[in-house]
Amino acid sequence: MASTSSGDRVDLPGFFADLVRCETRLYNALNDRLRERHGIVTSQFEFLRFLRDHPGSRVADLAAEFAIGIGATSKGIDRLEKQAWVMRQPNPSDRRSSLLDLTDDGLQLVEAAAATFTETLAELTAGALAGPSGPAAVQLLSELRSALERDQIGMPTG
Amino acid sequence: MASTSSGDRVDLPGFFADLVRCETRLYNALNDRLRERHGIVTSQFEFLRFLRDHPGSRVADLAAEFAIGIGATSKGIDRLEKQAWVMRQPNPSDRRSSLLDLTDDGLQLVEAAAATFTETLAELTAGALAGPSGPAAVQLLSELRSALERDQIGMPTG
DNA sequence: GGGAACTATATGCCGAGGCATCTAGATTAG
DNA sequence: CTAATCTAGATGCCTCGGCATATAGTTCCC
Repeated sequence: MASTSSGDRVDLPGFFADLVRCETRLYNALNDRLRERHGIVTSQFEFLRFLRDHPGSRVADLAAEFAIGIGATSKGIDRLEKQAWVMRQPNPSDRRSSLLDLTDDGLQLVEAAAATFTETLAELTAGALAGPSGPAAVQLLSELRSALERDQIGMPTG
Repeated sequence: MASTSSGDRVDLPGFFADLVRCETRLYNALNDRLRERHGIVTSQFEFLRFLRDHPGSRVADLAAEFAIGIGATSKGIDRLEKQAWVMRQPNPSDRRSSLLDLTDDGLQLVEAAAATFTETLAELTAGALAGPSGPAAVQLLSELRSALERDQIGMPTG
């Protein structure tokens, strides 16, 4: 079913379809595993991991990273805060915003979930990325991402 | 910001992050363009295109293709039918299901939208996929997709 | 051929994100 | 300094998808 690129002209719609289908299935499978083992879903894991790696971020920083709306991000943080995995701290240099940090529980959770995440991903993509063209493909996706971010492509309004 | 794979060991979490970020931003950007020019969003375009290429499909066929729930698919078709772009026809060999087909309006719409879609995608991914490793990366994503589909990874319940 | 078990999908409820709006706080012009 | 403007993010409304359930039709088995 997946598109097969023949020759050296790239079939863009086929590429996009493959991209979206891979993303959907991996996301679904990771959701199942993370929910079952840690009671969170992948989007929450990504929030938590970002805050582990970027402590003191603001809501807007998360929204920019994930290219989702500010409102959605604010609500997502509400939910993590309600579970006591994240804390909003007053921002001394701008009282409109808060600085976000993991609690100790949040840190423990993200470390455990990260193990599940990486392990599951390895299972699921084992064959496909192991081949010789794996690293090149990974590199290319990284460049595409950088280009989209540089040009501010696909940022939502809210 | 995007992960950079160094050496030949692949950074799987980084790869996944890049994959999801590319998908999100491309999807958002395509949504904007398709909505503005044709009054549909990308998910609707994908439904319509699938039905153009696979006339007489059933709801379950769409759900399997897109790895989304049957319920969501049924509701998505409801909306397309309400716009008179798709018709449910009785399935002579199984009266529980319907066969889905584009109307003439639906066919016209999908052809016009396909032009916008491909053109926009070309703009957005121009640089990144044009390089020498482009085709290999496209090929690899296609293989990953095939593997996920073969193993039925990430199929939702409903 | 008449249940029992299975299947396709339609539907209802719920959680989550987009977008518009609101408010408090920050910045700028004069 | 103070009014006008701008910005961060919290909130409400709406749509959409997941999941559970309901219903109608099909298949199996005797």
